[in-house]
Amino acid sequence: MTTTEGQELAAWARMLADGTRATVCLALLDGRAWTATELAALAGVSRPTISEHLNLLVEGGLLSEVRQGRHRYVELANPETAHLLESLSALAPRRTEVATSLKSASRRDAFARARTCYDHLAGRLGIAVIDTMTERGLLDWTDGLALTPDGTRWLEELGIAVKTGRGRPLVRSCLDVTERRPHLAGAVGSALCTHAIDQGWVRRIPGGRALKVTGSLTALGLPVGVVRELASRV
Amino acid sequence: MTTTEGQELAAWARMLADGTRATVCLALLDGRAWTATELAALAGVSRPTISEHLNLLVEGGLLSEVRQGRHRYVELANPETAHLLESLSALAPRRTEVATSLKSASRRDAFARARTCYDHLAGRLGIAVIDTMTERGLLDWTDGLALTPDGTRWLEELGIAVKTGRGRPLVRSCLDVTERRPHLAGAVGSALCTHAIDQGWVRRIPGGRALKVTGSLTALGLPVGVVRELASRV
DNA sequence: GGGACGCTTCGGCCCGCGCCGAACCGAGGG
DNA sequence: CCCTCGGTTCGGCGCGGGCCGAAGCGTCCC
Repeated sequence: MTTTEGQELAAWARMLADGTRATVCLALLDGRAWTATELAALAGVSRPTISEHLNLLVEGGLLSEVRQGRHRYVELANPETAHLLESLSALAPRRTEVATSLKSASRRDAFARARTCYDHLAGRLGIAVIDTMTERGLLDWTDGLALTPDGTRWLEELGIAVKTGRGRPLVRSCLDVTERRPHLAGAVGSALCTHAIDQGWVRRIPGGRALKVTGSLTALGLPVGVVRELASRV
Repeated sequence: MTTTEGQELAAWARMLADGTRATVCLALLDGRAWTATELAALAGVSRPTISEHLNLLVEGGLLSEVRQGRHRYVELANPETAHLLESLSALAPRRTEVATSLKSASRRDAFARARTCYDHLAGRLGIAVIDTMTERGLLDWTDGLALTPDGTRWLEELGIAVKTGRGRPLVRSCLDVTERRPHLAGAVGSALCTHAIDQGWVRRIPGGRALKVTGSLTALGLPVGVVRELASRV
């Protein structure tokens, strides 16, 4: 019966069908774990309310949680979910943004320039990374996306340890929402992003997923001109 | 403000957050246009009810409609929506199907064997098509998926006219839900499917998206053994 | 023109659920 | 041990929305 399948899909969609829960999920797209109170403040609801929403999302398998002392940390359950959310937020009717303030314009600019997409790099920065790696023969597109032996060596030289999870692909292409071109995801994409943040090559801009690019990002081997453009002030 | 973005996502999800509407959308994944009354019967609700649901879905941009005389035909608005729905239905919590009847088991088998995915071929049949075309040099994966000159010639020889729409890619890979591997979508995938049905190489099995494969499918150039397996009775 | 038919509009019912404040619980910290 | 603080449970409120039957409207066909 096709109707039960419909009920399942509806049950899943219902998790996102509330403004508060959708806001929470989008915030979690930054790939970090948030506490309940942080999310309550972000979404503008009381703590009891957010608590029940989180129960629902965890129960439904969208989020996973870690309890530490008196804190409850939640994050997206898995990369597949993150990927789907990213696609959804791209397709959801992006109303024509008129009457935009200067502040929101510069925020959007920073977002398009460099940001995280769940746990990897995106925006023009993400595109620059995947293009440079392809040109240098570190990635191979012949039969789907693959990391070449040169690519493995390159990661070792940079001292980047790649955590390969159960069944997670080493490299994966992920459609960039602003660039409409694929950027690098998967275990390598995640490791690169973590490394870049740890080394201070990029810094998170508080309040969103946007990143600030610093000049030392050239350590990744990106063309100097590109890094300069990405790091320039608005 | 990230909250408005959340509201938009929620508004979108709300369209699918009802069992009746979700059932309708999944039925429409067969790529055909349905009338309001057909959908009312399928979903098990009254005609007034389905009418309002369709208004909502059309208004929301998920469905498009064509009025013909006293009939109202609706179909999925575009291939992107179909693709997203396919991904969603794959990720939505597929409860472990225990205690399954013989009838539902054979239905699932037919579904996995050969079916439509929106407007193209899927299941083991879809995989056989994309594999065969790749082996014969009709498709090229070097830089994303592309149709080779040989591929164009092959389509002409078969007498298959490909309708290239505004901005629709000629070929596109689409992840197969049962096979977990990409099959062929895009304008060519659509044309192939239409042609195969028109020629009677495959037939729709009423009540779902599953297809019945006939021996004459060898006209597509698939290995005889594969066609025999796909066409064999259960 | 008249009847059949596909669809829509209207009114009304009722359930689900998102929200909050108040109270409660348990982990830390001095 | 008591206070603070993050989180949860409970009771209750109000609204949104999914459903139907009855009635209405336009199209098609005889």
